[in-house]
Amino acid sequence: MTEPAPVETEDRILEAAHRVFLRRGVAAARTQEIADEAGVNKALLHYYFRSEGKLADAVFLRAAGTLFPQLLGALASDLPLRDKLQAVVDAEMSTIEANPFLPGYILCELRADSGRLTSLIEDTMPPGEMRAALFGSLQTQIDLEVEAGRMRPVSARQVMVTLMSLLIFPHAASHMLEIAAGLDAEAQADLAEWRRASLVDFVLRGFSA
Amino acid sequence: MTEPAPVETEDRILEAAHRVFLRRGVAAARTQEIADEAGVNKALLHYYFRSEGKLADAVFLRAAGTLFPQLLGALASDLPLRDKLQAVVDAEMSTIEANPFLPGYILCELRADSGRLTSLIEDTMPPGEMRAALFGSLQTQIDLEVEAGRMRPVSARQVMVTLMSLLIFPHAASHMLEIAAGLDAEAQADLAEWRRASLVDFVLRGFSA
DNA sequence: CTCTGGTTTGACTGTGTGGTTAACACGCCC
DNA sequence: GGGCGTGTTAACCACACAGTCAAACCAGAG
Repeated sequence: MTEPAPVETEDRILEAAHRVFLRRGVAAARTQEIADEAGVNKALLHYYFRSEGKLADAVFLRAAGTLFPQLLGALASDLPLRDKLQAVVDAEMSTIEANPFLPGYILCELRADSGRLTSLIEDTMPPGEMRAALFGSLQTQIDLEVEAGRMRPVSARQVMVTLMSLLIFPHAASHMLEIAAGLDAEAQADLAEWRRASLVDFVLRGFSA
Repeated sequence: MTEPAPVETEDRILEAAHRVFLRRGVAAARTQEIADEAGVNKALLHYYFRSEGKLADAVFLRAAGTLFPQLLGALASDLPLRDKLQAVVDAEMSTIEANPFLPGYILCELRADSGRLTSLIEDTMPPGEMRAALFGSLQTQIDLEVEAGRMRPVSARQVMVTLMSLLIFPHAASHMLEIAAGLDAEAQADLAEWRRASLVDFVLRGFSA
């Protein structure tokens, strides 16, 4: 009835799995590598999590559970339009900074998925109605700007997709951009800094009337 | 010394592999599935391509070989700034339309890659100097606008990254967007249409002085 | 000191899968 | 018709890998 390091061990495995899955992708990850990275025997993975799949699910949930809620939280804040969008940018960028591989991981896992992860993720997210309400409130703010003649008519979803594209893609595709556009790490950091400071302005200007 | 259907078969395999790799990802693809999809025996894959890895390389090269050159071609066109960017948009969108999975595939494969694909891709691309020249010429055009007070100072790379983000991400992350923002296929098609018609304007407005 | 129950491990197993091989099919040329 | 080279196949092999199991470990309780 002792617990020398049970929770600790479980967490070590989770974090090791997190790192391995994020850098290799689930399909290419090997349980042995995860065990090595956690400094434990391979059998322990099955002791704590029943199978590799369940472990992958746990990791994915933990990852998605930090990404989406933070984003929706920013969206739920009771702020004027510009500040709200800036909150979204800040939330996303701090998440990325803490976990650079995460967006690319979620993107890639979700890409080839055929519904399994989809239902998983639904559980950790606020219900659909709430998400709809968030978009609705954003839409109201936008519509006010439109009526005031400061913005052209545009859907809240489009604004969010635009924002997400510009926030996530440059990270997820950093390797690709390095090849195609010759962007080295320094140049990418510069762009990231620009995004933090000026992205909201850029987008609002783009949608301005 | 006969060739009943040699080239034809090789192409069938390539195309089958293309489809399977694109929808599953290389790591999760099984040779048997490729063989089935091509309607041939599994051993034939090894007859025409030495190994699964080589086959994956061939597929990747074919895929990347249609994506990047078309893009750089548009960039190389001798057009005024706005039209050149529109040419980039058109090139990218027609590629995507013909092969919706392609950007996501390249993105995800390149993400976990540790240099192997990088060197592969270098071979099918115009040499670095030429790419630099393309960006240089774009930069010149931008600088002219800046001097004329119509644009704020911005690097050609940043403009291209912005454009690529908004072109590729919504497709690559379509599944994710469907979950997070409730974007169904129709809404995504609407956004795609908007991109074709208005993306260049949007970006130029965003970077306007 | 021993019993007990959760924890950890080395050694094992079954199987899915990439790759090989030996035989076969078939057209072509002498 | 009989070699001959290319294309194609079924059967097979080796192995990497997820998953299992019984034994060992270790701490606290009695």
